[in-house]
Amino acid sequence: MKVSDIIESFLKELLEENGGVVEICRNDLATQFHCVPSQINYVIATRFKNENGYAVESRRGGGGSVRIRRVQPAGGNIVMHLVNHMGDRVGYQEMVYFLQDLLSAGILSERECKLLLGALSDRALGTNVEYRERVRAVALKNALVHLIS
Amino acid sequence: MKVSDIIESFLKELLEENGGVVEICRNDLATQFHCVPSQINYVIATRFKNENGYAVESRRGGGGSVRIRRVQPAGGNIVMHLVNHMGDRVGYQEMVYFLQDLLSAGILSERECKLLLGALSDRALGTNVEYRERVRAVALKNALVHLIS
DNA sequence: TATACTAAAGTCAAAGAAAGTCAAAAACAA
DNA sequence: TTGTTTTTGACTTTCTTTGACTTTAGTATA
Repeated sequence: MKVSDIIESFLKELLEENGGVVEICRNDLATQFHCVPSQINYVIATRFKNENGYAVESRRGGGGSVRIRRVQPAGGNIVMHLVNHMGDRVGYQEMVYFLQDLLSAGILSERECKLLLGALSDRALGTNVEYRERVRAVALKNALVHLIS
Repeated sequence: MKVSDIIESFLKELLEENGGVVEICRNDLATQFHCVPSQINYVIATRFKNENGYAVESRRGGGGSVRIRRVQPAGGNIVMHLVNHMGDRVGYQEMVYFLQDLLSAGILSERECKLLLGALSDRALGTNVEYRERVRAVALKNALVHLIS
């Protein structure tokens, strides 16, 4: 069994035990599994994606850490379905439709939709269309998974 | 937890208890938290900025002190004050402090903060620092303005 | 009064402590 | 062989801690 797999199942067990949240120190974990720190990033990048229902946050600098959250079963289904069908580029109109769906499903409030519409508008994300739509896709997924995690 | 975070929450608790004003002796506070006096300046500089809704005054010399006030912006519009004073580049941590303050001012809900934190995290906005911080600034302003209009 | 002394607070840059990035090398699978 | 996944490590970025030096204000003294 590969080290990455071992780290993955270790983290998932921890998540299980801790009700879906776990906070780690990247360097300590690397030491524990006799690997380089960046392997932890690899594991997170490949096994704890938004699409799989995980939200990851981190802080650098002294006392920094990485936190992984798993989506809550409640409300998770509809959102995860959307997240998984979103594709990796999302235009503004497409986002509007997604948010309307979430609004009418009672998952987002009107204010919450407004916030996202403002934050991820064309104007906010810059003039490069490709970049903009890719960022919008990643940002939207991340926002939604964060919400239900 | 970092010393800076501890000092931050200590001060914010004091502010809460004292109706929005607190006066401290920098050196005493440093002694109390076993740190160097200039760390107090660091905490104030990073967490009690004017944009965040705080005013800081101080007196040097014998009997000197530092006073921190939670300040109600002219016109009472905290959101517009923030929008107008936010720089055109915003780092992730800076955003965290903004959102914390909007949360405790009752302007944003916890869910709304989570959405924005997810949408505008480093992970979501890509690896180009300049792009990321500019987008974050515009997006935040946009989101907040959308909210109140 | 002018001058020195003392007791604050302020500034700034270096050192330290994390996490992140990226691409090459190695291992593995088809 | 050829393409994909994993492992590694050099380098970068972010945030915090520390300390030497500066500035300011009050107090005591010549």
